[in-house]
Amino acid sequence: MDGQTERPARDGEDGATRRRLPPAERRQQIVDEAVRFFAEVGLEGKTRELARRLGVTQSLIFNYFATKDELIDAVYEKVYIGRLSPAWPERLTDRSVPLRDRLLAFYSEYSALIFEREWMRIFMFSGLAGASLNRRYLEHLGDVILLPLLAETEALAQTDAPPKMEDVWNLHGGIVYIGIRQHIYRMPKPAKPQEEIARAIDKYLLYFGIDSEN
Amino acid sequence: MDGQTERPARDGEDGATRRRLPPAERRQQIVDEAVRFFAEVGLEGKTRELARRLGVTQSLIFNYFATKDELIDAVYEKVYIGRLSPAWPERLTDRSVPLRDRLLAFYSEYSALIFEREWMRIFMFSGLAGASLNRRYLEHLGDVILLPLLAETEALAQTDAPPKMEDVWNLHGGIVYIGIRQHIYRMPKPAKPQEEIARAIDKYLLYFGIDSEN
DNA sequence: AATGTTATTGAGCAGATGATCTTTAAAAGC
DNA sequence: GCTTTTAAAGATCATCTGCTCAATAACATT
Repeated sequence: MDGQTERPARDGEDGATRRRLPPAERRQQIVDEAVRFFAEVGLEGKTRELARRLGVTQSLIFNYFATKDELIDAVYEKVYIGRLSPAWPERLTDRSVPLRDRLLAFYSEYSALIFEREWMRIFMFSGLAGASLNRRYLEHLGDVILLPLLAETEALAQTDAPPKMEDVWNLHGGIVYIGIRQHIYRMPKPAKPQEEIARAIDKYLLYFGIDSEN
Repeated sequence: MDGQTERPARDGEDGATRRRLPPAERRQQIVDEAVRFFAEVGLEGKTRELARRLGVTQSLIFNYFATKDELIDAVYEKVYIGRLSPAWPERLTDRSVPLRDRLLAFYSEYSALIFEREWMRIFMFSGLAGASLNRRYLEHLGDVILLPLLAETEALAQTDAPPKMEDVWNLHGGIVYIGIRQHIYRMPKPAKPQEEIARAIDKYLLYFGIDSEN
């Protein structure tokens, strides 16, 4: 009768739900909930409240993480990891594809990854806290995405005034700001974010006289 | 000898510097330091640390503010107030001036007001905390600045596709992002922010085929 | 079914934290 | 110079918070 569906499943009640998970699984469960929790309330969220949400004692958390900082590092790692795919630099510089299409593809995929409440908020919290991972991420983004993007723009620009790194940051910032409005300020989500991204890209390309066929 | 320059001025030492200010003055001194303090460490900064920075006992703070939340409200008020001058809506819609000039004037003045570490960070902290003042500010900004800006753009746009509110937000976001990079992420300040703002505005106007004379 | 392993609990500690209240002393009035 | 007023300090409280550790009980092995 209860071969697979173990445990009385007495939900809502505390303490009775389930116990004794394999350590790796429990650890992951804690990190997953911590991501949600800290994203919501900030990195100063209390471990007791996190334990309550997990339906677990507070001391259990310290069985898996020596300190709260260590837990926060695990949260950072989980959230930051894989956010910048290593395939993009190459795809962004593939000149057999029109730049507009490359930009559309990149920001379509990238926005799907970052327009996510948990990422947006933890990124902002960690940025405000001056976390080194945050700085490294932005440096990496600049080096590996935006700088190549500048080079691609330069190669195609029809204007006498050359594109500058600030122009790329402006394009990037205008797009990221969509997510900031939605997840940090909790303003309503635009009806068609992809369309707004496309318009931002077209504004950028038009400014440098780059045709959509190039 | 010490007619005006009262007090031994034994600086650096604690407790001896000065005492018994007029209440209004002391209150303001506390709020001023609290703005700096909370902007730096976040709204969860401890009252004891704030008191230490003020060279004053912690209990004194509670002589002027019943609760910490009340102090934070005072900080919000001080920081949010006067950030959106009531003169702008009128100036932004003055069609005797070219739209480009109006935009340049607005964002020149506005950026001078908001590209300020204290404002930027407290705005972000309060936004993350879901403070109602933050939401109201953004609503107000939308109604009183961006919406009129949309109307002005519509009136001059030469394109068949009409300008959308999202375009104005994109312009705004791209500019604000300069300040976010600088003060939230602590990245280096652009060499000439005003120039970058001008370029952002020109990208915007060009996209709608609006000439700089109009 | 009995046993051993160890994930989880429960009780608790030391220091921090917002807030209170009594005491002290700086400045104003006389 | 003495008194009065009240800003500020000092001591302290109740609760919270990260963290520890010994006791318990869930699951695997036999």
